Amino acid sequence: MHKPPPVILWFRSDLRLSDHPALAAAIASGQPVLPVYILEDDIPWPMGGASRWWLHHSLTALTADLQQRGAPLLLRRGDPAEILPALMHHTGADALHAGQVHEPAGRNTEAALANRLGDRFHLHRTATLFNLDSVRTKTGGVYGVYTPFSRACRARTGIGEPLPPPAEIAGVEPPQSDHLADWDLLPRHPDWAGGIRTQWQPGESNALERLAAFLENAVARYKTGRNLPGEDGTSRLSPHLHWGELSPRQVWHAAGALPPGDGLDTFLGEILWREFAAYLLWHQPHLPDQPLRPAFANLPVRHEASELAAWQRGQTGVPIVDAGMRQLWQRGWMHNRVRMIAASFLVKQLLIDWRDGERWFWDTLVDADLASNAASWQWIAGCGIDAQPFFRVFNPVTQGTTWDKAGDYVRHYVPELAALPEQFLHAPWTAPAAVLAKAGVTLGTTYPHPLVELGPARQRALDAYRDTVRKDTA
DNA sequence: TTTTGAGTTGTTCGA
DNA sequence: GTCGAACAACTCAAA
Repeated sequence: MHKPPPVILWFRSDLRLSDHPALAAAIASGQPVLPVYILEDDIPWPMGGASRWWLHHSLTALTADLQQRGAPLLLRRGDPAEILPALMHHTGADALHAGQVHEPAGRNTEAALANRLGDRFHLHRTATLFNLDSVRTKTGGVYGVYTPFSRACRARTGIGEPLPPPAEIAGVEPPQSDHLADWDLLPRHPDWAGGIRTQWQPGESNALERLAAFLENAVARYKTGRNLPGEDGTSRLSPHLHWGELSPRQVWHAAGALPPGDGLDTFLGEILWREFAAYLLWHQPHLPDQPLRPAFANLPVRHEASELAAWQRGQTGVPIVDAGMRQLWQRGWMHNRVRMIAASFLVKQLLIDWRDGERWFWDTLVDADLASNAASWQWIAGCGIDAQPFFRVFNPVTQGTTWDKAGDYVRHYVPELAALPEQFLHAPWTAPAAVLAKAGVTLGTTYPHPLVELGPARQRALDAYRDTVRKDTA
């Protein structure tokens, strides 16, 4: 009896079994399926530490889910453009199915594979709602502003029903696989992931549970709740979406089944922001490395390593900023509102290059996503494509008192200030000596003096930005 | 082609 | 305490 040749299913940013068009196509071929994941090290923007932690656990979950259905996951390390053709040759596989990505390095790999494999290579859309090439202005241009982009997306129909997960997958006896443990993705010496473990459960089943819990409990309050860092008002779906443990289509579909409302609408807008970031990276591959507005290459940024280090460690002396940066370091995640405040502080108040912040977030976030991270940093720095008034400088004290009024968030992550009364918590340098003493705070000893005076630093940023823009138009 | 309205997330100042 | 205006000028997207 002649055995049919296998097909290879290459898992990339889509570590799931449900709503996986590439997997579905591989199964639909009627041939045995060999699932593969390839760890790539030698690329620009190699995975950061928090991402590696997540990947380890996500692959563990995927391995178990695949094993249960009869198709063990093969692990390899290196350049997919070399490994996959060799694997096809070795196993006799006659087709390769994979999800398409929007990162430049991944696209180069796709081009190399297409070159080698021709029509044996099949790409499917697994990571975005839409074909990123197909969203166009009336005149066929590329959107550069979020709102019209989002309107165009919302006006579209045909997002379609998510695909169910396969009940079983006809596998093959896989070639020798790498051992996940040998990839050394988990931190040791020291194991800094303790705080991450308490917060996050990677894997498809956990992702689906998180989605269901969010839609049931929090989405109705999302419009306001998402801005309060002391509360659990965000979806916390970002890492699951980044790794593709669930698809944006599954999210869109599940949300669409709910009664309409402000919260739901705001949430869908966030899903479209994710889409917009992917879209920008697709059309502007330099997004992570170069300001989209060329004039900003001339912004006189300050190269102050000690200030950057203080920001990274949560020792700027500005409580809401430090709380955010410590949350990031401890938990691998920062609340979105605080990301804006902390990022704005770095690029405006400290006038440090946005790419320094981008790199730090890239290394420390479990949801580190090349497109979203780059687009968001460019947005906050004012050099992105979605033009903002350059005088929009977040005041961390105002922001703190607005969004963390009672101070729960700051008290949690900056415990050395916990005993300060509400009215001074977000600006301890304004507290009378007696109040500081009573709270056990000694500025410069138990907690730093602020790195900069907010007022003059704001003015410095405004001047620098104004000069940069004017020189551009002059 | 030209025109027009609008642009995620803000802050400060002065009435 | 609250509210509206000012903060610049540009670019985008559609009419």
